[in-house]
Amino acid sequence: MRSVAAQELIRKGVELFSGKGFNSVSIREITSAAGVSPGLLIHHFKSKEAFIKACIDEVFGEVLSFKTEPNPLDMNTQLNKWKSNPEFYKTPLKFFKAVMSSNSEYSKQLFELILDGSRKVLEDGVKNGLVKKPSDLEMTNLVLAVNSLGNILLSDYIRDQLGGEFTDPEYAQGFMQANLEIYTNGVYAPQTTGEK
Amino acid sequence: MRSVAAQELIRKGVELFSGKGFNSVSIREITSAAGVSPGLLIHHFKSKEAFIKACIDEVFGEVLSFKTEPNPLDMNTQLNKWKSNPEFYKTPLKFFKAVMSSNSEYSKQLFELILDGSRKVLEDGVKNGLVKKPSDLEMTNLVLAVNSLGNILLSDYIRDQLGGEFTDPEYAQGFMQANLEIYTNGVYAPQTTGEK
DNA sequence: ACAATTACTAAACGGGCGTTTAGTTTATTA
DNA sequence: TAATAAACTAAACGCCCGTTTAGTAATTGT
Repeated sequence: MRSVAAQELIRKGVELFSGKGFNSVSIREITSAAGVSPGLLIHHFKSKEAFIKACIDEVFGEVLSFKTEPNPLDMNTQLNKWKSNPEFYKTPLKFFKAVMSSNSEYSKQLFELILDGSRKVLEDGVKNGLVKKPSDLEMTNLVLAVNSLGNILLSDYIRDQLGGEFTDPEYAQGFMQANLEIYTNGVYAPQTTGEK
Repeated sequence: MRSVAAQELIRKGVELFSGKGFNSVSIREITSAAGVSPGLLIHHFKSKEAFIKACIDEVFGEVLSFKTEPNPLDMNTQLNKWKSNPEFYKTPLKFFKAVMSSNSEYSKQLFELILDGSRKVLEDGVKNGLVKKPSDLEMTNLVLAVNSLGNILLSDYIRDQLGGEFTDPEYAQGFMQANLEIYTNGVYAPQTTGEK
């Protein structure tokens, strides 16, 4: 059973890590935000690294939906979810970004999880006839997963371009639309000439 | 005119920054790799931050081609370039990643540059008839640029999946092919039903 | 050639870091 | 309620960081 202070530490840790990444947030920063001493964090979690792991466990236990979230084929579903509760996705999304940028063992596991979730959606899509059967499903899955993860990792740049958070449907709609258009029609015009 | 030692410092700096990012490489690490004292780096470049800027200037002066490089529509051109000299692109590509992950003023400028380059290619493509006219060119450009940048930022994960560097055509071919297929045909099957 | 500038080093400074230690307060349990 | 354990703090430790200082070697200009 985790003490109240320990829970608060994790809460603050996730919040601060989400903003600046793991390396740029010190133990002292977290503990003073939580109103406790640095030693207490070590007392509860042994080390900073173990504390980070505890934060990751906490978040990905809470929002398990993340495993399928970033799939581009889910974009409309995603949009509706954001519409219903845009606040909810902000911090986890940034925390996710922090994890994927950290090059830890966790980020690799997380990437595998995303590939699995993405693959499932893709396979279902093919069965349902909503998705064209790709000539190489695994590679196509990889490309799609990487593309949608890219959206998250580059969300700061996207926000600058859109003029507002891309988790906010008001600003994201055009972006989503363009994405959908590409995934529906492609970008290359039908070839009238051969390879050369 | 830059001294030999100063040039070597930049060379080593770019190399080390490319591997671990700006924050994780210390001045002492760079100077001892170059066989000089820490003070010398400060003497030549005033501060670490200014040194980082000098490294960025150096790289993006050298490989100016980067401005258009990451566009997905250029993938075949890219593939051919890598074929002819795969080594050349490895360090700059990783350095580029380091810059884009650094959230500095430079990374924003760089993103704008990429958007500009990407837009040009896209517009030319539309004129040439190689690319479908998108309903919102600016948004489509943003999506395409983000997708291809995602490939770079996530290159470590992609490499794990491919079993080898994705700058190496032997391993990258399947990935490129899947990308091409998506951009040519889309992933969604032609709709036989309406919106609902 | 000699003066002035530049290249460079060794050592130390101050500060922040993660962590340890030693001790105190608070809660649990028997 | 006394004994034991858990929660918690204040202070300090050792380390690495970017940077400064003070001085020496090498280069340049006249």
